Amino acid sequence: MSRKNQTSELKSRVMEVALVHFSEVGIERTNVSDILADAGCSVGSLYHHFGNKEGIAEAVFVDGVNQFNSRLLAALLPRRTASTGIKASVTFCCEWVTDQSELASFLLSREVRFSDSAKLELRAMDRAFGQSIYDWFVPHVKSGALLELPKGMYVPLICGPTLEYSRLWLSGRNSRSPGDVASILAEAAWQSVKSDGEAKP
Amino acid sequence: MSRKNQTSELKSRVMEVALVHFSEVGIERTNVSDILADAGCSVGSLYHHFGNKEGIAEAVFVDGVNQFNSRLLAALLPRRTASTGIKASVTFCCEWVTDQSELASFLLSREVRFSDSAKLELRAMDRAFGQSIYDWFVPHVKSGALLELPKGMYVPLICGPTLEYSRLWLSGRNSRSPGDVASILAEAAWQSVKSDGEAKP
DNA sequence: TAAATACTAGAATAATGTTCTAATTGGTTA
DNA sequence: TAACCAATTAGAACATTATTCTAGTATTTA
Repeated sequence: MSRKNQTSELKSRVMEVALVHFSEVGIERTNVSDILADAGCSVGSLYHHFGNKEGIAEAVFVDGVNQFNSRLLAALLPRRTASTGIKASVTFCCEWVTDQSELASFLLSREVRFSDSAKLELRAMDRAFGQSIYDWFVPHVKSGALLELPKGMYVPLICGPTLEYSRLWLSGRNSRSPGDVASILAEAAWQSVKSDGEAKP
Repeated sequence: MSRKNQTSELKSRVMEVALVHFSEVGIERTNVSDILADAGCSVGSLYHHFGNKEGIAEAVFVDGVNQFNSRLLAALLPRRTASTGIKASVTFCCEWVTDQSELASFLLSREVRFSDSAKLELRAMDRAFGQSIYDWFVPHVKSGALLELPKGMYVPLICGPTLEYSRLWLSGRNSRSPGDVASILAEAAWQSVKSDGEAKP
């Protein structure tokens, strides 16, 4: 096998193993030595590739966010109406969390403290993602289907309840999975951003 | 000064100092020795009172949740209509986060890994809090003012967007504080749980 | 083939959370 | 008041564990 392949295989093996430990007991309580043993990796290699323990967590996080973002866009962008787009996004989100509960748990835990470089990378990803979302939204706001709101509010309004419900479910405090209640969450999200509701008092 | 007072003063000094460090760099990266120095506390005392570093974090967390819960109930319970109750809760939440951003940041970070005993304590608090909320809700659901939903869904629907927005603001990604957008969040929360909206398709 | 580069290895080190024993203090009881 | 006891304080010693460092090995490139 070529070195490139060998290396990237080692890296993903480490990340995979690390995710299991991180989501189980958190970053602080997982020992580097456990990751090394489970991934069959030497100290030197690990620090060569990831810098330090946080570096592993950052890599796993960035990877997870990238996967989530691209799949969400794939669910949203093809939709032609405001209502179907919003509901498809929320539904996708519920299914993703239910499906990939380990990764979701890690991403939602917000345990990672990012280095400056990781912050920059995430910020850039976030900006690009936000722009795609925004571009999809604009026509629906212009047409009057969606409320006109400050730019930073659509995501919290639409995803907030789902993410909060997911956190509760992941921590074992709700028995019904997000997938099970997706339709309720989707409908509620739609109600909160659709236009032509009752006028404010 | 009596020993009791001296002790409780030391404990709250430690917790205060610890919160500053925790919210700044996270639990893992704050050194016990820094807390000791800033609080003027010896190793022995600290471990006598808190058991270990996580114990400090747990104490700060439980304290914060208690404060938040009781104040939220004080904002909600006196309201007589569904609409004013929901909106008052959301508004309170926004103001609390804006006001106590350090504590809010710590509570929302979900960085703490609780010991079994802390889990029990939190679970009990949560149960009592949830029950009070639930008791307030029941009549409004019965009267048809609020949607009838699974028990665990009201909190995510009502608070989710606010908490999510707060996280974004606390991490510096939105310039307008939750307090500034409270009315939007309050209105959206109301729209998502009020009854007699459009029928589901 | 030679040189450079990327990677691996693991012993040694350093940082830091926690334990332990001894001393002290404040409150309680005889 | 004096003696005693429990709660608390102190900080040196310890243990754990992340990280560094030096040396060596493989792979690519010129």
